[in-house]
Amino acid sequence: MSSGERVRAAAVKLFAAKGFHGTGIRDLAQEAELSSASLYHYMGTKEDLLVEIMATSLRRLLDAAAKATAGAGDPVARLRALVALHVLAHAAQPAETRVVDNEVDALSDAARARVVALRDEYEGLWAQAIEDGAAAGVFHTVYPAVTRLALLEMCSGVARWYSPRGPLPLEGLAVHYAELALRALGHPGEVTVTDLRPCLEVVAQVWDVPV
Amino acid sequence: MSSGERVRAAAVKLFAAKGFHGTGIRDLAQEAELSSASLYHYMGTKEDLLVEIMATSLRRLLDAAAKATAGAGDPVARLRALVALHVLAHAAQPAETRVVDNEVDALSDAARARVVALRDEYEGLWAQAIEDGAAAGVFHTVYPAVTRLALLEMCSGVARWYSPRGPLPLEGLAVHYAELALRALGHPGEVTVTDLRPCLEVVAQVWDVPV
DNA sequence: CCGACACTATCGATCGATCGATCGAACGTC
DNA sequence: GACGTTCGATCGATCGATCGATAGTGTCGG
Repeated sequence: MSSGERVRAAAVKLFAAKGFHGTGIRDLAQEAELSSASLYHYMGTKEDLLVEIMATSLRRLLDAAAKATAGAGDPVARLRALVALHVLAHAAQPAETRVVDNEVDALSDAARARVVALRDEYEGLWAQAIEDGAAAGVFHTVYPAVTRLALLEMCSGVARWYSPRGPLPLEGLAVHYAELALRALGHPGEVTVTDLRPCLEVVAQVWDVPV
Repeated sequence: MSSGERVRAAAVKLFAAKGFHGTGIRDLAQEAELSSASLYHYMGTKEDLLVEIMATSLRRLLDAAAKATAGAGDPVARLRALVALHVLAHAAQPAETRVVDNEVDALSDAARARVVALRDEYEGLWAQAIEDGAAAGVFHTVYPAVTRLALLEMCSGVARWYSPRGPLPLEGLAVHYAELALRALGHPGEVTVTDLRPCLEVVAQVWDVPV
């Protein structure tokens, strides 16, 4: 791993564990095995480093979501894929996703606008799937926007508690959350047999992790 | 409002908005309209102030939950009350609940142990209701513990987005979330007519807010 | 093949600013 | 004059960031 990669990895780890403001330049330097001065050969300001982490992470999630739902016209299959992908990403990369989800307030106005725009674009995929499902009569929810936010928070929460050392493997987690989401959306089908393997492959490829 | 109350209110507001580490003693002093020296007549260290906020907030939620579920043997009614109470507390007191939910990492080991113990006691109420419902055959979930965490995260997320200026009033929000939760738990009843008004009253009384 | 120069990577030392916290003094009220 | 409040001044520590210096690495003209 190059020094530049070590700096990024150190930032993801420490920002997730102690927060942006709780992490000092010297903490970063120690974790990356560099002097605090050398850090600045691989980053701009500390905030630039945070923005880079958030933006690339969100961009990656967005691309993965587009890939996982490509060619799926069925809103149910699309939402299942979105839920599975979101949950897998948060369970497999908890540090990175926690930084993205928790440190938005630490950004300056300009940087926050960039990051929020990416997040809104991503949430738009969820909104479209829910809207299409409601129009097709496969979802039944009085407040689709509220339900979308509720489901997103539910899925993001995975990063706060999931441990790969627990009894539930990643695939079981994704299947369970997909079922929770479809139930909450009032989807009548008792068991949906849509294969989530394409989703797992996208995760394995995009995040370079075994699933 | 006394100076002591102003200090606490300032801390809740700023800790929620900028995080514990992102809030300086001088920020606190300015918000509370005191000098930074005077602050220390009403608090111990900055961390003591955070611990006091978290512990009393959790204690209040715990007491309210006990009161709202008192005398309800039916697990469905109990879970509905727990969901409604949790959502209402997070929607009505977003700053305080955000501090409780997001700043646990900022605590020292000893203080964190105290806070986590309170949180575990509270989550135990949820676990018991879900377990009882599963045993009674009114809930159907393969992984009750995972479902419990998913629902808790879903409900806590309300503090991150709900605005009282939106179209959805507090009561509608609580009813909607209760339905989402019961659906996710595989509760067969289409419409549950349990009255949530006792819950609203507990919220109004415990947090001294109109609902 | 060599010396000169450019470029990248790294560091110790240190900058001014801000951090959390404390001091002694002054204030008002009873 | 005792007590509860408040404050300006200031403490040592740490903050994010920069400086000039020092190696190492490659490139190119002769």
